[in-house]
Amino acid sequence: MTDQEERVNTSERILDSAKSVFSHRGKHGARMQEIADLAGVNKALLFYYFSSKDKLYEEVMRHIITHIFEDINAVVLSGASPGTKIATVVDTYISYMNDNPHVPGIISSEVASGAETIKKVLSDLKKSGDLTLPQTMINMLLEGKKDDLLRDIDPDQTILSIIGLCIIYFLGKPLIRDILHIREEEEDQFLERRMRHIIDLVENGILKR
Amino acid sequence: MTDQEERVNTSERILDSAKSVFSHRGKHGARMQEIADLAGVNKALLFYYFSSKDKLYEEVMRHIITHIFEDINAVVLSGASPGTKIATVVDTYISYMNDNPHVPGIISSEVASGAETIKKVLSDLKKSGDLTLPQTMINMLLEGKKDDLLRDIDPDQTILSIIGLCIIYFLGKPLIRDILHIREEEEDQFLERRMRHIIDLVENGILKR
DNA sequence: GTCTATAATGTGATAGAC
DNA sequence: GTCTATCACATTATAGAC
Repeated sequence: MTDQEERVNTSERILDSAKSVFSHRGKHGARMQEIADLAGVNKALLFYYFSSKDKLYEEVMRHIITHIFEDINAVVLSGASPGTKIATVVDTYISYMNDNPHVPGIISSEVASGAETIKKVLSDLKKSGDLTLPQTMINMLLEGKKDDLLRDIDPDQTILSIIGLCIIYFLGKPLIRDILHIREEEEDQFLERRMRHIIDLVENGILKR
Repeated sequence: MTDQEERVNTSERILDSAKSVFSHRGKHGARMQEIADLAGVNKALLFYYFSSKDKLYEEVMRHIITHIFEDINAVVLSGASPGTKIATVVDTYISYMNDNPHVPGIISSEVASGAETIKKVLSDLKKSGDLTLPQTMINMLLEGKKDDLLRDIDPDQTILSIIGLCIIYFLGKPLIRDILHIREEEEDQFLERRMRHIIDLVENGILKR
């Protein structure tokens, strides 16, 4: 109870638990009781800190998006070449998803049901002035084209493709494991192959040779 | 009430409505009342025909999967060349999703939450002997490699890539429209561009030149 | 800040008339 | 087969003690 190392911020423990539960059960399937249990606190505390289930969900979303944007933007705004940047974006994106296994699920179930919360979060971020990831990525790709390093492809399509190629593995993970008979211990190896394949595909399809 | 053209099979009307509601709200967010309203029938009838919400959901899943498998398998098992087949698979897949806008949502929210129902449906299909889409696709790609028409790429990766490249548009539709400012009337045009981009990417990254 | 107890509501499911 | 009425329960949310 008094041990600061264990106790940390109660609201943060709740937030972490919420990420996990929302991702496994979806927004509607998630139960406040389960989140409370996982955080080791009383259910009433969730309402004390976050007012409502909707607000808690929104806060979880805000955390996730802000974090991803920061990670990817650091790469996009670096001084590397377009080819290197693209490969590093793929690597960063996949590593992030792998380290935060709850993220793909929560994002996709959110997006599948209209993405209203994400839209709200994005609009809030825009108002606050930071972090316009889509635009920085588009700019990067446009510059690469101008410098004749990339094939003449619509940046929008390239971004969509990179996200699609990366996210499908995490999205489909349970099914993929089932269908392709991937064992627990082979998973890292499969992911490594997936990453190389994506980079290869992008280099053959997007970059000039 | 007696008009056969309007009335059709009640259970089918329920199933159609269920597809739509499950896709918009997810399995847990969906309400039996909303499904009944959309189908224009009394809520109790859903239980009369389908016993429970879980069973109804499973039946919806079974319909969707069987349908997709049939469509894609027809292409894969045709006599065309691997290159043509791949392009046609992309075309078929995208057209199907476009004609059945509820499908991407329901599939992805299902998969995001563990895909248990899909696994069950697949296992049932397997038992009944038909339709093993993943295997027929893998076979097609292995043959293409043997005949030296495709680059030396793991078929599993190719399949994942095709699905990822196609599904990301539908999955992210609400967000994409928002971020890229695509108007209602420009949507078909954007989808057309998306399809050409995917086929181009696949031809440059998978086929031998 | 954290807890117990309980209110308020929504929702899956069933019984039974027609 | 289809409807009305209702049960039984789960769940979000709040009141109030400590």
